[in-house]
This record gives sequence, C-alpha cells and structure tokens, in this order.
Amino acid sequence: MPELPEVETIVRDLNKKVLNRAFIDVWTDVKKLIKKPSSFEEFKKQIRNKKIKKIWRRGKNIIFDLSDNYSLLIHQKLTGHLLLGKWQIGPTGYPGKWQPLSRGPLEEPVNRYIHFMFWLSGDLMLAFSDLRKFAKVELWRSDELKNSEEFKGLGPEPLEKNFTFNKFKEVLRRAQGKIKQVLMDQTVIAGIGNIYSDEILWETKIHPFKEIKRLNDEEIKKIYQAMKKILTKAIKLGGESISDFRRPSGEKGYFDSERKVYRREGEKCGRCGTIIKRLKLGGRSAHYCPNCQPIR
DNA sequence: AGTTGTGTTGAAGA
DNA sequence: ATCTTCAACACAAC
Repeated sequence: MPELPEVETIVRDLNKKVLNRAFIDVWTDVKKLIKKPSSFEEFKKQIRNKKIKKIWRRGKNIIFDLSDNYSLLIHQKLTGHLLLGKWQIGPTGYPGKWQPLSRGPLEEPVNRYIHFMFWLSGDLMLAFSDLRKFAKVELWRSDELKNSEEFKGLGPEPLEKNFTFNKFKEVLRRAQGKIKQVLMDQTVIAGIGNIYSDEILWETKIHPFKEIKRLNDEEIKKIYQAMKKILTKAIKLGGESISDFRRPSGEKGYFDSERKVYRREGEKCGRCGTIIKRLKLGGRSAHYCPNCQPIR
C-alpha cells in the first residue's frame, strides 16, 4: 500500500534513472485506468516523444513533468508500483505475459501484474504492476494540473520544512472526528494512510479513536514530532513491503523492522508486552496497544 | 468451496 | 451539508 514514504522512494529512485529520457511508446491491457484524456489512443498520441524533465510527489501522487507543458500523473492506489527494467511478452512459460529479461526481484509474483508498459529512450522500460487494477493514470497540461481542484484540495505536505507545529495545530483545529481518520484524510494532511497512522499513534501513545477536539497541545506536539520522525525513517528504509509494494528495482523496502502495530494483532506490544488489538474504523482496521494507548 | 479481509478514493446513499 | 457505506478488483486466508 503505497503511502507517502513508498511514493517518495519510487520518485527518488526514478529520478536517478530516467531523467531526460523520452516516452517512445506505451502499451496497456486496462485502458479504463486512464482517466485523462478520454481515450487510450489520445493518451498514446500525446505522450509520445515527450521528454521526462522531473519526477515529483504530491501526497500519494507521482507526477512526471514532461516537455511541452505536459505532466503524467500516476496514483498507485492499493497495489500499484512502477518498475524499471526490460521485459518481453513471453512466448513460452507464461504466454501473453510480460517476462523480465534479467534474473532477480522483477521475477517475483508481486511484480508480474503488469498492466502498463512504457518504452523509454536509451533502451529502458518502465512497467506498472497493479494486481487489483485500482490505479489512476492521467495526462495533464502541467499548468492545469497545478491549478486543478484535486490538487488544491490536498492538505499540506507533512515533511515540508515550512510545515510548522503551529500550522499542524491549525489544520487539526479545522478538522473534526477521530484522530486516526483525520490523519488519513488527504484534505487535512497529504500522504498518510493506514500503516503510518497506526504507527504514529502507537509512538505517541494515543488511542486511534480519540476525538480531535479532546487532544491537548502536548498530544498534538507528540503527533507532529512522531509523524515527521516515522515518515522520514520510512523513506530512509525504502518503505514498507509487508504486502505488494516494491521499489522500481523490484526489491522490497525495509521499514518492516520498524513496524510496531500495523498488522500485528495478537502479538505482544514491543513496549509493554500487552497483546495488540485491532478495531474497525469506517470499514478499515486500526491496530493499537490497549495498554499504551488507553481510550480516555 | 464459499466467505471474508485487504486499503485508496470517489461516488452513492442516508 | 455531512456522515457512512460501497464499488472498483484480485487474491490470500480462513
């Protein structure tokens, strides 16, 4: 599940490998993932021969800034991830499936759900693997994307230097509801999902269901600090690969060694030994330690 | 073998 | 308006 650290990992890896390459051609077997422009044919026509100027992240969105004022936006949703390498449509073994031409992590099953293939200049391919086909692919005029409603609606970037404690307090004051839900609300703050909201709240010893209104300044400060610390550390480790996420090389991220509560229901809390529990919150799971994170 | 859980987002429902 | 539920989809685990 790519959240901010996973998306950032992909963006950093890609920036090292594909700058100044051009999109030569594109293939897909799920045209409906392209939400903009309205047809794959048009998408293909527009992206051809556009050069990659810069790759950046906004929330969980990956944006390729291209030549001629174009921007390619990819939201990986639950199971999507971009891969770099070389493939060919397999004539044997798995007929009709993309086969990596080198041995290694790209051969892993989780990297084989390839539904987009981009040919880049300089003899390199960019593949998009997305098991559940939830992703969103859009080609924008760069200036229109920056002024789009979906971009303006996104909350601030938690890791930006000018995102101060006072600004965090301000956005929380405007929000309402339970802290876990608010942390995952992209219009409040951009990039945090289920994994990191659970981890941040365990770190701060705050119950995921605690109402925003009932948080005092000290608690908000703790959340602010834990958020910066955990997201930064996760980026350093290349993200979390407990499930489908892989970096562009096909390799796993190593945040797993730091994972304290997410998907650890029934295990012992690393701080106090109490059994970690799971609660349902708006159709998704919240993992927490009932001793360290009392309701209050 | 059928049912449920998985988690992001936007749309539909209340 | 604002909150909750659900659908999109594929697979693992029960």
